[in-house]
Amino acid sequence: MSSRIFEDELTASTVFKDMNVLSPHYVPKELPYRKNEIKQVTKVMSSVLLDVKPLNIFLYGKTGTGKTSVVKTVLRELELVVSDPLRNKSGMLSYGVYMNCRLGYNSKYQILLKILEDHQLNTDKISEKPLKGVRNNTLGGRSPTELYAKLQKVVQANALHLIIVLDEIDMVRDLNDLLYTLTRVNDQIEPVKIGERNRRGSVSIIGISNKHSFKNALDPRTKSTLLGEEIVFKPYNANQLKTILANRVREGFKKGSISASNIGLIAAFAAQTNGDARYALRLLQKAGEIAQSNKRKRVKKEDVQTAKSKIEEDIIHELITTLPEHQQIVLYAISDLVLRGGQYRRLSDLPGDILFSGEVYEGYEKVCKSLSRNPRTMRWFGEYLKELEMLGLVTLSLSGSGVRGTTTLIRLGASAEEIKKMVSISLGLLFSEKSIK
DNA sequence: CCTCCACAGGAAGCGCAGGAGT
DNA sequence: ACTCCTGCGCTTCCTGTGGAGG
Repeated sequence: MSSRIFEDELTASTVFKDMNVLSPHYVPKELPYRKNEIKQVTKVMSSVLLDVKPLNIFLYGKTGTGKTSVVKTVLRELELVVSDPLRNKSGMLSYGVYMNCRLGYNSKYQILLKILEDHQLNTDKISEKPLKGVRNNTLGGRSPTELYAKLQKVVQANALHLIIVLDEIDMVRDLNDLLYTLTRVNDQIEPVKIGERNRRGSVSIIGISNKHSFKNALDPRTKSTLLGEEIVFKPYNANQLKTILANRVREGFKKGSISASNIGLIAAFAAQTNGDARYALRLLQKAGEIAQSNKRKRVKKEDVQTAKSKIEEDIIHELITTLPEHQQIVLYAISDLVLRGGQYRRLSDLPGDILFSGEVYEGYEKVCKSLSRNPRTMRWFGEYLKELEMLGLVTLSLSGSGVRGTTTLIRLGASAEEIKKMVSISLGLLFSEKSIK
């Protein structure tokens, strides 16, 4: 092997120009079809320039509808304005901290720490000096009360307008506590004299969630102190997705490597799955990769189709391997029973792939036994089934007439062979087929 | 019609782990 | 380092539901 493997790799790209553009974290300069949302957020945030605390904002919408990108765009713009002495004549100071609560920032403590640490790294963009009260000592091993006091001090001493973006806010465990704490900072901040004027800092929250229901979990006391703007993001339709994709193709693909009709096909596929732009981009990238691995310069229609099934497989695979063990066992039992057509079919006119919860539970118990695990009770088994349904791995329906009592009928959401194979690998099944009777 | 069956699913409680307060 | 607190995963117990079968 020569030492040119890296060079070879770089020149090997037949379709891509810039892969970064296709990453889900990339925020393009222009966000098509989100002008209104950007405007709404900007309007609220602009009060920073008048030295007034912005209202809290909550953004809802399914995944891949542009919530995070909109917030990042506005914050980026705000930062530009604030750091430019010509546009920010009175020298207001604001700073946005972004964090995704699912990635480790899921408790009050972690979030406070992140806010302060983020700050420590940053300096006052106007005077190029560190912010007051930041660099006194390190933050490790502090109690939450200390962190809180420090946060309050930093915000107050610099008359700072702090904007905290909590993405996937529903993942925070002690959310009530956190929100209460953060909003309370505002009541305790005293004005400070900067220049010839009295100024007062503030803390605002931008919450992002894909569950509209998460608000119900808040206790009414925090809810009332929180009230602010609420913006709902609608899914993109196929046409809008097409434009979004076309923009990315222009930046990320080599010229002429994918046709408009294939972009349209990807958009149509993505529109079927909730209008998720992230999914659309993933499809686009995968289709490009397939074309590239076949050493072709153009993406073909079949590439898009194989990309789609590959991604669906990937999604199911990831879903299954991250499932708790007992849910995997339940899935195994279901797929196994489907393949052998049920244990004791009590109804002849039902399709063979429909199972009763009773027989599945028995199958589940057997698999547990052969894996030497303690089976969960039936009560909990029912909850497992519901979770599997949420993930789209099974579909459930209640039995109607023809069946004794009220039972759940279970059907697999994908091919039984495939699911059984994936679960077996994931569980590391060592027992032989015969050992389960 | 009554009873039994085959479950669903609510309520309460239990043990554990990890985080917070001291 | 220590206890206390809280959330979570789970079990136990129980009531409800609606067709099957005598």
